[in-house]
Amino acid sequence: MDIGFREKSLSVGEAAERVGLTTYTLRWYEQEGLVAPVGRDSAGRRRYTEADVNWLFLLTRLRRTGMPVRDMRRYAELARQGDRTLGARRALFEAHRVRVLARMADLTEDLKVLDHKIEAYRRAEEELG
Amino acid sequence: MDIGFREKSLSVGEAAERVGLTTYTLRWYEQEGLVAPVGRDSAGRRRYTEADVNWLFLLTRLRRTGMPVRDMRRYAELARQGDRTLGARRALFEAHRVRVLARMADLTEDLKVLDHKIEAYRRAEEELG
DNA sequence: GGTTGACTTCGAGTGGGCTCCAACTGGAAG
DNA sequence: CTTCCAGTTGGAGCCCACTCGAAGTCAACC
Repeated sequence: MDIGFREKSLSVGEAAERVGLTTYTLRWYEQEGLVAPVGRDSAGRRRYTEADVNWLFLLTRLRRTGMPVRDMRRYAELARQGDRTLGARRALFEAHRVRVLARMADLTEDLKVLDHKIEAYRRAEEELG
Repeated sequence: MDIGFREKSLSVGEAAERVGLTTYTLRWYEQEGLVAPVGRDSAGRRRYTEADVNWLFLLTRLRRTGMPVRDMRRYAELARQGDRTLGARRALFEAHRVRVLARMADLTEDLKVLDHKIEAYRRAEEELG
């Protein structure tokens, strides 16, 4: 798993910085199977390749859309099984896409409530001088 | 605090049903100060008025937009202090509104990533027969 | 060659938001 | 009158997603 000095790769700290997670979280994600075991240098320190960083980036987007870690793990497991799981992975994303759209619809509705409230407060403030 | 039998009011179970929370959560919200102490009947059981239910409904919208319980409590405290906090409450909502808009923008971006992924999987599946 | 600082592992701790249990009470139906 | 059910309380427990502490290793710099 030693990936050699000529590959341009990042330490855990650099990778964390790059994807906007902490080093704690990066190690935890690996431990939880959200990330395949990362390559190490001769001293046993993690070296993140560009592919690793891209994968992490994708995870942050999934996470931000509210996908539970459990599902991200499932997705990672599928990805590790290669091309034969392409359909399953697409299905997983399509299902998630529907949930994200539903959440956006909810937010749109909730925003209306918020706006009505703000307007009501504005009117009330006006009335009380 | 006994609100009398002629008011049309709901038990904790009915109120929970109505607003889509559990009875546990309703009592917990009250305990946490998200809801002012609810009226009781002669047997000490909570009776939720329409105003209580409306308030709870608003809380569920705030919650669904990701407002932390801490902020909802702050809002509830302001509301209990009457008209002189109207401005503060409006400010709180306006600040929250900005966060909701930001979240929606994030979701829109993340949805693009998701769609690109789905498209990439579709193409890959096609290529592999 | 000593200090610094980023890394390593393992396991424990935290914060948020509920969720549930045990023991009890009181009103209503049969 | 008994059984049932929905309530009551206080406190414990749970799940999630990190977050951190302790103890140790190693490479780089002065």
